[in-house]
Amino acid sequence: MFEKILKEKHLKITPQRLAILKEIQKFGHISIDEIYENIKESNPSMSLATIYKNLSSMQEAKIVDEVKFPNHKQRYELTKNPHIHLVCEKCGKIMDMEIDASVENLKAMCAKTSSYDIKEASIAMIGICPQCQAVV
Amino acid sequence: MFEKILKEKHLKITPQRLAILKEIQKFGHISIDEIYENIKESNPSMSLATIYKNLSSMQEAKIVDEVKFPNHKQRYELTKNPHIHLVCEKCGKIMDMEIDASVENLKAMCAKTSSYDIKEASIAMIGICPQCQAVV
DNA sequence: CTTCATGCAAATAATTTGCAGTAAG
DNA sequence: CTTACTGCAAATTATTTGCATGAAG
Repeated sequence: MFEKILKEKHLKITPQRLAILKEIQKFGHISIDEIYENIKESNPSMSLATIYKNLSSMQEAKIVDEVKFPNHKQRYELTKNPHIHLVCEKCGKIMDMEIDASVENLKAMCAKTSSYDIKEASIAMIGICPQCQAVV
Repeated sequence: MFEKILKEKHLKITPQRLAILKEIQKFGHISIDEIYENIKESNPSMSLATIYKNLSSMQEAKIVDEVKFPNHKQRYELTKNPHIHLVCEKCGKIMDMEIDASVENLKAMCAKTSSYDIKEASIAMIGICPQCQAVV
């Protein structure tokens, strides 16, 4: 329920925000221009500036997150529990994968070796998805 | 020896390329405008367009790599063996850390669970470096 | 010599800002 | 009512391109 989330963060509930969040949810990982193009159909007056402003305020409020890694354009996703991104080099698809103990081990190992106080891990695995492997 | 690397990749050895590579090496992880600003001092005629063009050709040739993760602007580094980035949220410093078996385990686990054919892992640990922890 | 790289200016794309009008609480 | 949000246009910043000249192999 996006209304509830926005209210908790003291952001006003506007049709624009709801539309943006719905779009992000629908695609999982989506770029700014995809949001814009998709929303324009149902909501032709929606302005790009509004999308930019809302993405930054909602990012600040930890409702949405940036997704970026080498060689890919920036996308957005709804904030969720920490997870790994699986990225297909062929079709560009991005999947989420739940984190298990091996990530905690890795964080602990890094913290120990480096003396960094590690808050979070940003992990992407880049490869070929099962569907694209099938296509020869 | 950057000359050797460029030659291997059939890229001409120019003072501009050498300057860019030297700058990246010096800083480890550096943004485009930092490269530009730093080089301008010794080489005032160096143009931004040249930096852009060279970064893409050298990225294509796998001499340099993009470094990006959430909430940080894009940087470049020299291509090296796979490694983890340790990022300090306070001072912005980025350190490299060698990869050990736990990363291989993680990759194997992800591959198995997802059926992706995983080629590489992009991993960043975000936290506070020892120096910034010391500052209260 | 031949090919590729440079630097400049112009073109394009991406993001941010200011502000008047409007909608949400 | 008050505050925050929207949409527009303009401003700023980032990136790309075309082309004439110059340097590298």
